[in-house]
Amino acid sequence: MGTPQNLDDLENRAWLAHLRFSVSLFGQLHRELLREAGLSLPDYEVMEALIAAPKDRLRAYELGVELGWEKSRLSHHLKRMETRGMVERITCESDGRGMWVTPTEEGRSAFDAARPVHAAAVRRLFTGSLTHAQLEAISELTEKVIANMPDPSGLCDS
Amino acid sequence: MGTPQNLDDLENRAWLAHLRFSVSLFGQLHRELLREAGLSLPDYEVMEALIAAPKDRLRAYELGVELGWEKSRLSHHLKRMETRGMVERITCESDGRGMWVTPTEEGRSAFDAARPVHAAAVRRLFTGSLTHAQLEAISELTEKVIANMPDPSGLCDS
DNA sequence: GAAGATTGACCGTTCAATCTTA
DNA sequence: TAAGATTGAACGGTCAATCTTC
Repeated sequence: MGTPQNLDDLENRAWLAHLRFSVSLFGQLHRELLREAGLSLPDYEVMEALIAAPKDRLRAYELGVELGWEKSRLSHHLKRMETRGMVERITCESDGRGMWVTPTEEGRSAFDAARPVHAAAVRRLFTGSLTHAQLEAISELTEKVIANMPDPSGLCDS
Repeated sequence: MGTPQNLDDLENRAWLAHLRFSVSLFGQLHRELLREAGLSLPDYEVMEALIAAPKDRLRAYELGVELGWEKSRLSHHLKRMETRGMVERITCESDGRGMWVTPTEEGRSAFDAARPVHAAAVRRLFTGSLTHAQLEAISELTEKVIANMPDPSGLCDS
């Protein structure tokens, strides 16, 4: 496993592959979504979480936990999305501190347009290159790594 | 492989695992490097490429190709790093348009401090969770995906 | 015209401080 | 005091336009 100071060749190979892959994947996906549907990648993640929720709405802090985002990041982002007419923030009656977040009709339309673009891009840039068995293998390994990560600090669920 | 419109469960699982993993990994690594050595993750990548180069220097466009960065991103970042005394930009004699980039003594010290932090974090957050065989497997699969990616546009090598 | 590089405007993200309500 | 959320400053990154030199 190399010295404490340096990664060995195999560790470095895995790290570099992950780095290069992620930069390309997220970058291209972001650009395509923006060009084809007017949603950025962060916008898409927000809309996806909202649409998947029981009544198409979530408390802001629930959304933060769901996405693994910091409070301030979420707040800034929701403000921008509200300005662009993609989501609404509604004061919560049962908890005076809270906010409900829900998509507008315009936001829903943008998400409907973005969904096939997203699926096609993920498939073209990632999953389409691997067989069923290989997809299962890479999912298992990645999930194993995630399970061993220490809990991050500074996030909504900490 | 699901419909053209939607990712199937297995594709979605692989995509989500990659997304969650990357966000955690890059986020934590960035914070640790900054806290322990005063270098951001992008700073670290720049220094690593420079130190690995023949005479500890690269032409700006070579650095861009190496990192897969856009020209403007590179230019902005080098300006910030120069302001903080981490690198120097030196006019190129043989090509009046060109710039050499090289680390300062202070930059080299910061990188020396950052290197063990980087190695420890990558190992703790990623490679340390996998066996030798698993690391090889995930590297191979990731490299396969990268090889199948269409060439990105807007980068330094395009 | 193309290559190497820079700039300014704008969006995205983090950090620390703050505000309000529970 | 803690939880939910917001704010402003500063840094990071993208896009389109620009400038100089080849």
